[in-house]
Amino acid sequence: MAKNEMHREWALKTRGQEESGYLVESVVEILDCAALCFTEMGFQGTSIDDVARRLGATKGRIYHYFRSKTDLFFEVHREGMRRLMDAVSEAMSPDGSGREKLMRMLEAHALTMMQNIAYEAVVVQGVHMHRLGATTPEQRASLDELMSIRQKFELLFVDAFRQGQADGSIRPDTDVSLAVKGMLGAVNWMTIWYRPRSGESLEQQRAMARRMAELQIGGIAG
Amino acid sequence: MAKNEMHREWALKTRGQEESGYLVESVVEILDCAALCFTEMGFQGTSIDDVARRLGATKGRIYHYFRSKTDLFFEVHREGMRRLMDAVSEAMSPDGSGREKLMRMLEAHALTMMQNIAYEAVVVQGVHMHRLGATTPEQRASLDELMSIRQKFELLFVDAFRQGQADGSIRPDTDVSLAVKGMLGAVNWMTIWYRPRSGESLEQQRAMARRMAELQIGGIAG
DNA sequence: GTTGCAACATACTCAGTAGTATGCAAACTC
DNA sequence: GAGTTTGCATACTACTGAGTATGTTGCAAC
Repeated sequence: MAKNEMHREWALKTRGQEESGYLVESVVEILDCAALCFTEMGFQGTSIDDVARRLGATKGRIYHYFRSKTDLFFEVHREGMRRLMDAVSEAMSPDGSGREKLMRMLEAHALTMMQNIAYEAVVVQGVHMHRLGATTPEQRASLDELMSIRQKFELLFVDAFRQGQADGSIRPDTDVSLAVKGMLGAVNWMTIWYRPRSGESLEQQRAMARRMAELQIGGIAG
Repeated sequence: MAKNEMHREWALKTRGQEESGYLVESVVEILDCAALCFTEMGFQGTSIDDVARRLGATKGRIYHYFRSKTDLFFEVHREGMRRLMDAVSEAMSPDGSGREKLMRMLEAHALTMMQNIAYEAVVVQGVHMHRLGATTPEQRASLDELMSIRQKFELLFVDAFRQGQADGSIRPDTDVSLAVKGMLGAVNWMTIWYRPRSGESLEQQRAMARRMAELQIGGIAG
């Protein structure tokens, strides 16, 4: 197996085809540490040696699985997007009005952010990097792929919004794109200020995610 | 005058005491270019030579006015915060209900972001950097100062929010901190997706800022 | 039991970059 | 108009950090 395909292989496995359990572990550890480093120090601020040190290993281990630092960043980003997509897709069951559906999606989004802060902070950073110089053609290709996924993600919310406008549960006079960007912004911003408090229960997290979603849907007027 | 005080001197001047018009110009140019570079490539991704190249000059010019790259970044950040503070403070006139006041503040915030994208994107980055390793003690001190200003800034919104709860214009049952963080997140996120379209009129900008504020205050329910 | 390969570690290269030391023309001072 | 300072440019240093080349060890297959 070509080393640059090793992680992609792993990604496919975790989607439910096979199990290996050893190679996988090592790659997941690298991704976890990388996510933490990128979150705390940014892409440019993180050196491969930083990630290796956090792993208790050396560069060799990382370059054995990933072709470049950019590649590593992209894989973290991809994994973060996958978790987001999975959570939001699951919340998209067609029960209730468009507004209720949108609310469930927002809540799922927020909760996923809270439970995967490191990965999702990298996702947010990646959006930042969009304009940035991803110099090599392959990097540009990877980035374009990720941005295309991100675009689809945003479209899910736009669609739910429109559905809500159609069924009358959402005000029809609103700029859909602006509204969605605002809502997603509020949730994405959580990567900045939210950090799980030790001993925080799942119920507390759910409650916060729900309140955040409610605020975006219902506003604050008394 | 010590070179490290030169820009601070300039900052004081612009607050309305004196005019110089020559030295000032050069420093402002540097800050403008630095803001653009930091916005496009991030703090770590920007080299002093990048900024100099954009200026059509060399490092010498930059290091003549700023002691370090970090210093330069902080001054851009400081200027961005100043513009934000000025705009929001002006919108804080005590007319109307707390909700109306909060709405005006949000609108002013959004409009300032749109009209100073480069500087405000740096401000947002700076918030990111908070956890990051600002290694030297003086850098840490500068960063702490900026974060303290940022804290005050957020408090302005919290106060208006509470005032609105007191006068009944805002729902009393809401977690103030969460609500404010959500609203500010929605507006801050504009640094990611908003770029002025050529030929965009001031009125169009105002309209967008107002709609963004309305969405955060009134929600989307139909 | 040895051949082969996976999974790393070690040791190195080399380009980029923050910061400094110095040069130098023009402006300002007296 | 001689000296001093300002406002930069040029030339250099010292170091970091991405990527590579080359071990080394253990397991697996035959």
